[in-house]
Amino acid sequence: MIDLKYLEKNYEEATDKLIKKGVDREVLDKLNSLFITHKEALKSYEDSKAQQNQLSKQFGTYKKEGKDIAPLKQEIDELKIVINSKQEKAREISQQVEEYALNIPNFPDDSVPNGESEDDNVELRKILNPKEFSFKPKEHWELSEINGWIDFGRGVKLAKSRFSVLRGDGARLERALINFFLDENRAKGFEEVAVPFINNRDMLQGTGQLPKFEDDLFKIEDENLFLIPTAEVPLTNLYNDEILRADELPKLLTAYTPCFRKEAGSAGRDTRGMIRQHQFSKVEMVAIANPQNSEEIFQMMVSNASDILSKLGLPHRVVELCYGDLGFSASKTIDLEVWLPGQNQYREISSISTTKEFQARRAKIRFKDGKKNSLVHTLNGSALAVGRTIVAIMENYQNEDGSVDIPEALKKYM
RNA sequence: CGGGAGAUGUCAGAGUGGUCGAAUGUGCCGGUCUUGAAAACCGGUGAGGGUAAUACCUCCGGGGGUUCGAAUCCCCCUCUCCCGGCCA
Repeated sequence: MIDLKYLEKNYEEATDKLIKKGVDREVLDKLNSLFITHKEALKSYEDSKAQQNQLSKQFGTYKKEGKDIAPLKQEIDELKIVINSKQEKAREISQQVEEYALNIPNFPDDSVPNGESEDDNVELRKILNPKEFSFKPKEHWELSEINGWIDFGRGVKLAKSRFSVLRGDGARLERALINFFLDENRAKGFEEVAVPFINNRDMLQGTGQLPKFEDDLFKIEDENLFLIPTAEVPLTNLYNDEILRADELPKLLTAYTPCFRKEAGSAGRDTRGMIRQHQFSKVEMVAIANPQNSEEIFQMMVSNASDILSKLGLPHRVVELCYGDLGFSASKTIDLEVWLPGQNQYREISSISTTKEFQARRAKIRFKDGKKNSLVHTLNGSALAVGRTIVAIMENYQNEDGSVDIPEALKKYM
């Protein structure tokens, strides 16, 4: 959630940023005026309430002293009518404030480049050169028809479209990658965590998937539970509503989980192959950080993911997202895009974001900052998306006969 | 899923209608003492809002109710523990 006091005090600056991120000015006007109205309504309610508390105390004293309490009671009774209506009004406005506020995206960082879409993202650097093939490289789904690693048809039979089955060396490769990624992350200081793949509504709200993106989530019927769309949710919310000591920061966490996404709105995109599935494996990094050094940690997370790709010998590029392409919770995001020779293009394989205080405010994650309690910064990033890494390995390590070599770094894992 | 008990500050644990945001112990921070440490003693120490700082408001699992007044009484929900059933 954005800081509403900041919005109020720096209204022009704040709205400029959010409008560039696609928020309507009217919505912000409305939110800001609701916020101010709420403060006034609350103050008015609290003043009356203070008066009532005072009179109630008197009531006790009067009774003890045997004085006549009838007039006092009448006074309180009348006051209570006023209080009740004031309270209801304040509560009503407060709910509206919340409703609006929870649907406002994060402020982009000042360093984020301008631009409206994916096309305006800025390439920072390329790492490793794409290999020259002496034949026309195939796409991964063509290769899987030859080597049998991915069974798309039976995935659809078991569940529905956008589900698939890994078999034989394909399944072993997935397992090897998960272990490789977790080991790499652990070597960088991340604690390995195994988490529930189902989280409740409060947690999804804490990281920003709810209330706005409920349509993108698989919900458990008759329960207040959802399949997680990313391990960012359980890992970040591990510290939901907690106050950490400054000396335990940063918390560096990593977990393997399957991720479940409805992919509502992406009909027709990447329908063929394993690029966009309802269920996919991912190893995630999360950092709960002191704002003082969260930028450093952000860069560390980017290099970690990039290093892993390099160790696998996968050519990739580092791209900074522009205003328009930033996700809801992100203040700044860097994507890693891996080269897919079959598709002849770079495709996203990792996305590293800092949300600054945005998630911390929603999830109430604080730390003892000297005398006072301050919000932490939360960061998350994939290291890496497993399904897409399998695709990348298949396409980059393919031979003319459709067989696929295993990268050197993975040999000890399979 | 059935039967019973419970949910209070870091933790443990008092508090059953009024001055209780809450005894006591413990933990933590600071001080005295000490060459240093321990022990002992003294002081401080929950969260959110509000304010220049105070006042002030809210919070004793969550929601609603009774009452002038609720941690305390009533209702609903959630969760935890014990017993039984089912089960990896």
